[in-house]
Amino acid sequence: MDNKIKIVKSNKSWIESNAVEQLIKVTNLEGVLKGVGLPDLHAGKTPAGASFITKDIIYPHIIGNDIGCGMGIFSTGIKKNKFKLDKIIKKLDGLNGIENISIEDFLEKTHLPFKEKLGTIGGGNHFAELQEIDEVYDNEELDSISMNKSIIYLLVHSGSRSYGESILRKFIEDYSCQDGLYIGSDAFNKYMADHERALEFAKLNRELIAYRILKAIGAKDNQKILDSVHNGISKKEIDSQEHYIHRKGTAPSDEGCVIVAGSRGTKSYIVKPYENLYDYAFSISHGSGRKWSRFGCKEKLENMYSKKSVRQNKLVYNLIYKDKSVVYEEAPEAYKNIENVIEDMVNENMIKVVASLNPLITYKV
DNA sequence: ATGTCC
Repeated sequence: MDNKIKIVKSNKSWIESNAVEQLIKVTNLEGVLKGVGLPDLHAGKTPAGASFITKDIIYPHIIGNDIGCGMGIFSTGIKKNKFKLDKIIKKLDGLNGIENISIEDFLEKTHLPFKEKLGTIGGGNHFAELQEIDEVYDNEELDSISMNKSIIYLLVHSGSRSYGESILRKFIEDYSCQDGLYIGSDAFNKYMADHERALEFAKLNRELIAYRILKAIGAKDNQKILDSVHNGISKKEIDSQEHYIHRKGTAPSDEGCVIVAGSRGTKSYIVKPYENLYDYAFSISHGSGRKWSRFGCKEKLENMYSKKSVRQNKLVYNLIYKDKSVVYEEAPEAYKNIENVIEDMVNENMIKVVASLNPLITYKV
């Protein structure tokens, strides 16, 4: 295999051949210097769990529609021993959707388009989840990001909703952007300006989702601890030259601590990436990646378990949802093993583990 | 992924 391509995996982590083929195809596009598949690599329209370094050109289609998608972690200020699980579930379940909590004051201040989508989680793998710290592996790092074992935290995974979608669609129609945009061209400048606003939208979206949930549960605090984008393009100076890192479902390794999310039935991890990971396109896994495609999840799970146990498996968690299909499509079994993903990255000297978190309540649409 | 597709 070409040394332009790297796949991070051990014998334990299985990667479908289709995803590897997609990784090779994208890496062979003009101007791509490096293509990296992380342990959660899986197939999509373009490979997910993959990063690419380019020079002189960018490819919007690698990023796809959800420009700016990422994860934010917020402090609830609620002490673990004061957290009444049943009461919080009732509060969230009784809302009939977090959209009922007004964010008018915030919306008045913003000039972003698709305002009506701000503060909404969206579908697919997006969620908000209350978590408790399970194990601390590095007290010093945990302190440095102001996290505390006795506090309950909120993890929000969402993106730019219809706004990012509209940007991608416009570029496919107007610029045939599958062919890439040359640095400095009008199309490039326009895309990067839109991309920047989509990042702003997605970040604000995560903050407003957190505001709504924290308000709903009567949280005392609303402090953002970490926020990282795992779908986007960032400029990076490498050897005094301008390069572009394309991340599709991968978190940055050069912005400090990152949350690596498990599925709703497994732990999540706070990790600290090591610096200068050029060989890994300055990226780490953002989560545990799909093992099963959405199609067929329901049948597989119904063959494995009773209906009741589909909802209540593995760790103690509680799921609040509107659409029944998420129970199957986002089941922990449909995802790769997060511990293997973490272990693979530790073995490659990409990260050190700071802490693990257990899911308490998962909120989905 | 998406007020999508049925």
